[in-house]
Amino acid sequence: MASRIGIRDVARATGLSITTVSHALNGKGRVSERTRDAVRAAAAKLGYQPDPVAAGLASGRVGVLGILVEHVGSRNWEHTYRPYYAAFAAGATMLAVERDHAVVVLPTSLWGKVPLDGVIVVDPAHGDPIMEEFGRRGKPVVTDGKPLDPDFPHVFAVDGDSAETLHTLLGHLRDSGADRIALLTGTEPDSYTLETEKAYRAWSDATGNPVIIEAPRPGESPATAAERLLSGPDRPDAVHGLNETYGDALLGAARRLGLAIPGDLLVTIMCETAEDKHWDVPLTVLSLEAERRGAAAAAALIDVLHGAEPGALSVPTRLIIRESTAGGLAAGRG
Amino acid sequence: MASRIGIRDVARATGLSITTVSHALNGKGRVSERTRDAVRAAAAKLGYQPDPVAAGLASGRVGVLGILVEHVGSRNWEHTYRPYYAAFAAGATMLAVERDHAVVVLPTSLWGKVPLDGVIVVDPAHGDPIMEEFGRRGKPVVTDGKPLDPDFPHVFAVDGDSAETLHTLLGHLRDSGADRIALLTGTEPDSYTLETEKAYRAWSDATGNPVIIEAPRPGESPATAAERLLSGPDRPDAVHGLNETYGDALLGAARRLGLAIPGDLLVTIMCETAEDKHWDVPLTVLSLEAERRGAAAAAALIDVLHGAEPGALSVPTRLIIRESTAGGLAAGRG
DNA sequence: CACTTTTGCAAAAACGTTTTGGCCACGTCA
DNA sequence: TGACGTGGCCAAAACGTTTTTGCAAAAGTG
Repeated sequence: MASRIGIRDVARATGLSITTVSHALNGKGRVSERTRDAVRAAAAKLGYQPDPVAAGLASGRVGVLGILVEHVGSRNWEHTYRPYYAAFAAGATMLAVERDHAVVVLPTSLWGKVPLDGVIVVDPAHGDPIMEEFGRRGKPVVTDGKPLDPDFPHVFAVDGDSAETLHTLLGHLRDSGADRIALLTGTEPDSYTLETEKAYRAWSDATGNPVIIEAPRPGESPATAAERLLSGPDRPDAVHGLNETYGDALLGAARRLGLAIPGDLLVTIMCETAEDKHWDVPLTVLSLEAERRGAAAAAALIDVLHGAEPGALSVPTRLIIRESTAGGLAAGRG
Repeated sequence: MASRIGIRDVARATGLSITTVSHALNGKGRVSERTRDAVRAAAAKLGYQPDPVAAGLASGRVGVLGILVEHVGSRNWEHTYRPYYAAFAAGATMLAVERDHAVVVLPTSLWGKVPLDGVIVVDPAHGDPIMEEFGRRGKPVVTDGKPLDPDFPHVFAVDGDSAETLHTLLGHLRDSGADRIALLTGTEPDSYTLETEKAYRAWSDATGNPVIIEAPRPGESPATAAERLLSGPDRPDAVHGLNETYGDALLGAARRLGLAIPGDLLVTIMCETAEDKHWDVPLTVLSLEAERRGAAAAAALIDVLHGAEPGALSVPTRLIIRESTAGGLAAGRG
């Protein structure tokens, strides 16, 4: 019955113009303190809240950031991307909320249909039309991952140093006594997989470590691949797995083959959920710090929206050394 | 330079009015097929996409649903609410996207500031002002959990049958040989905790099971509470834990006390992440089906927005029987 | 006292769509 | 032939704010 209360109602109630009401409530124009209080009181009494859509149209800002996820629905989204992405989104959301912005998760099918001030693209593809389109609309974009080729002035990127940290990790394995360090990787040619492989090869070339790369063959499970990797005569004495899935696979295979961790085999993985997971053996992990990256991306986006230069765009990767490598290999292995 | 392309530009390019362009693109008014095609072609060539905010203001719909989370930041959000909530949000998001809606996650501080068509309230409090406020704005609300006292015509609720299923679960424990079935519960008086306790008491009264309820005392950890529960002379032979945290606590305590599961003790919990977790023993779980509830809530909300009656509002709770109870107790205990 | 500057407020112009109401031309039917 | 529907289009009115511009009156300045 009582239809929606608008700014007009507040204006009428106070005997002022809607201009003054808007100014008073937003702290914008020149309004006397007396008047401001009166407006606030009236607005409170009437239960007035500005319509966000109308305010958005007029001001050009709706207070919503989008997170665009590329890989949703791809074959191994569930195990490979989702943990990283969920942590990233959580970090972005929490920071955004602190700074009075909401976050909406978007599949590619929906951008453009939803009111947004700017967008975070999680695994940006080269030549993605969204970059140009958002540029045309004057809306900033932050990507999670390396910057893209056409150097748009409104596109910023947060990034880490996963290659360097992977080198540190491999060095740690070598220091712990391993001299046949393998990589158990995935089958999708996404950017993180490729980068990891590249960094592994580079480090191996530089240090004389034999290059042992295993991956599931078509139709094969990670568990089978892990078992193959660990059952040869010249089996590796340390393995880095690309993600949680391969962590499970490696632990299972080691158990079945009677290999003790870390006595017979060192195991490490890349993983964002180290704290939540209950592994048989606490695993040494390489964390991309997804949550912090999400927060950094959101912070950068909000900075740009406020006309400031974006703050820290680099989030260091973190190495968490735990039981699966901490003790080092048992001495004197054959 | 080339400023944003608006509907006017399309109108100018085709020599038509903006009315006709709008009608043609939205399939609304009476427009000849020739004209419609011409408009579509011009729009595509110019790369025109309607501004979602302006469209939202004019049409009253922005294609965004909110999920309002009450408990964020409360003391045991992380372990108790987050798993349930994350699954709920994922389910809601996926369904919403299928039906061309985005989902935005909101803390209570932000509702009203964000453009929304409707909202899902996850653990509704009695007398929450949001119900009334959204009603005043003509926006529908769906709650996850039992309906609220004032019967608003625009408020719908999805619900389950957790009490019934808990009874089934307790029956299963008894059938597996347990005759001292305990409940390890939490300290927060939220609705799920209270309901679980009530259902447990009711079942115990009805079946003659002794009422054994344990909970962490102030400042105490779940692990300690579990250990106390399991170490008395008249210890229970089966325990139902309120959530994942208590699952961890029970398994740890059992291990320390040398109790075999399920040989000496049956363990069950309420849990939404049964598939992801790696327990020492696969646990029999009561799942509230958070993901499906999220989907049901989103579907109902979208139905109402389209002027239809909401579809299925009830999502059955699911009982997943696994190793921690499947074998039954070892015969001839104490 | 003549003058600028500041203060407090309001009228009106955006913002970019969707929607409403209407106009005209062209048939159809009695 | 006149009344009446109907298909195709358009002008203008929403939608509910924010922002720009303007204009008196009050306050400061020499």
